[in-house]
Amino acid sequence: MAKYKNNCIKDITNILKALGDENRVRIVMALVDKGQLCVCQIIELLGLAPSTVSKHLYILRQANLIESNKKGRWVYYNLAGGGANKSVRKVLHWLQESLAKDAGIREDKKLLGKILKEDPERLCLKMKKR
Amino acid sequence: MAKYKNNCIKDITNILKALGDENRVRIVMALVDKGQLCVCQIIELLGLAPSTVSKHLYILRQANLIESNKKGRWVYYNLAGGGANKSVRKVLHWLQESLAKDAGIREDKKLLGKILKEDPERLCLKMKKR
DNA sequence: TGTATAGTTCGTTATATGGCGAAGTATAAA
DNA sequence: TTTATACTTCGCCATATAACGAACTATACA
Repeated sequence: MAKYKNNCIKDITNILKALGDENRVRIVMALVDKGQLCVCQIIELLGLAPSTVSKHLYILRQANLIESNKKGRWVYYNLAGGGANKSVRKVLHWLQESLAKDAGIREDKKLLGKILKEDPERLCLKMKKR
Repeated sequence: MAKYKNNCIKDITNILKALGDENRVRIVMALVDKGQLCVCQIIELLGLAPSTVSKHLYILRQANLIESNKKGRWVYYNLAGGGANKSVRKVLHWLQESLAKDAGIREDKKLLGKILKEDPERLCLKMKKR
């Protein structure tokens, strides 16, 4: 399973680089809020091209901050769970605490509420039109 | 004094970007270890050009992670102290915890021990030769 | 089958970043 | 007041990164 070697500076800076981007932080905070989101919902939230969002998700995954699971045509992402190492869990907690009152993140939460109410089929079609 | 407004995502990503570089993390960890260092000692530790180190220090200072105070010709840097906001203090603590056992950081500590024993005058002359 | 859809990967472009040396600034020493 | 020293700022270059659209992959549905 997970390899429990010591954190090295490379891993740590990788985590920090992954989180050093506003859009990726928004993704992480959306997952903190909703637990799990499919890619098209994240695309809708950020208003970026699918390929761009996919790359952001890849970077977060490389840093072990998030995980994905595929269900049919949809891919769902969630925060790294119990398997995540201590540093990852702690930095996610730090982010959460630091941005709890952030105005932009609050707006994202509201927007996410609307997005989750929408029909997923229609949502993905909307994405297609970009 | 310090303005106590809410953290915004901009500030937070700024902190994360500042720490998303190995050399800057090494600087921070050196300051964790020794409390205070002058620029020429940091230059010696990293083995980079003075101008490069100066820029790294500037970036860390912009993110409110470190502070400087000038004494004569020498400029000393230390970690942001009591004036630092909660997020900064916490992320510094996280870094410290995450890298406590890192091999490279341990090497830096040893090297720093030697650097601090050296005559500061001679150290800065050595720097000049680069 | 074949066609549509949800994501990903690839190639390109514009901008950001890390590195350096040269020039500039401020303090100390001669 | 001149010279040296300890940094910093500036201008440059090479590489990294974020964004996009086009092409590709995998699954579902007709």
